[in-house]
Amino acid sequence: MGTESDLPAPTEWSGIWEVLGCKWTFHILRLLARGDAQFNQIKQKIEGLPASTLSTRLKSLQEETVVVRTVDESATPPTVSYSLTEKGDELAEIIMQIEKLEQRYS
Amino acid sequence: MGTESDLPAPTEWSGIWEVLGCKWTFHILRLLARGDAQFNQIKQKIEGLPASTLSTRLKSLQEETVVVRTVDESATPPTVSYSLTEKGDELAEIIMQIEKLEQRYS
DNA sequence: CCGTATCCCCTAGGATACTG
DNA sequence: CAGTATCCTAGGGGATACGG
Repeated sequence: MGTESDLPAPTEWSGIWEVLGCKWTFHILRLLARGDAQFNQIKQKIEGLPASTLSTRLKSLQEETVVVRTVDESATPPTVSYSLTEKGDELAEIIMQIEKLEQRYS
Repeated sequence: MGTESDLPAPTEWSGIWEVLGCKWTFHILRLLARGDAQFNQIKQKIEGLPASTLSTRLKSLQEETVVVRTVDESATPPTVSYSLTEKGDELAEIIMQIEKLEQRYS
């Protein structure tokens, strides 16, 4: 059928998917999509999410440039907050589509 | 900010995400999006994918009504093939958006 | 308050072998 | 061809404790 050979290099099990597949990522992204938040804010709002997991997840998301960590030095004490990048915003919107898809078919 | 309380019931770590997060799911969906395929077709086209994994993955995808298994009895011998449902089609398209997103930002 | 280090367990999934 | 059964191990992630 001619379409056989051009399966375009499967993007591997690429970075973003690796994180997306992890537990809690989805929830974290949903939360951040509603505005920036601090570490413990996130932790408290997502029941069952251990700090250690949040920590590693946030790190992965930063590596994928989906999330940025911002320190506000002007505050006393300085505050740390996390928010979505532009890429992260777009990703969150796509993810919401999947959620809606599920609802539509349930 | 008033938006705090209405985080709409996180959809749990819901079914479709559980499968999407699994290794190989993404590749399988991509492949099926190009038309239906038989078990060994899929297996052969996706390098490294073990039959056992494909088996379980296909089962999960059917449970999520993303994939249908069809037996063509009229053929000799009867052939089995897998294809995307309508829901599966839509899902595949959403997934492609993520792929494009990555490419755009890489 | 904002995290990281550590330990330990459990399961996803790879290899292999086998059946209808 | 179309799968399933079994076994094994690597690592994800939960609990807990600790550091800046």
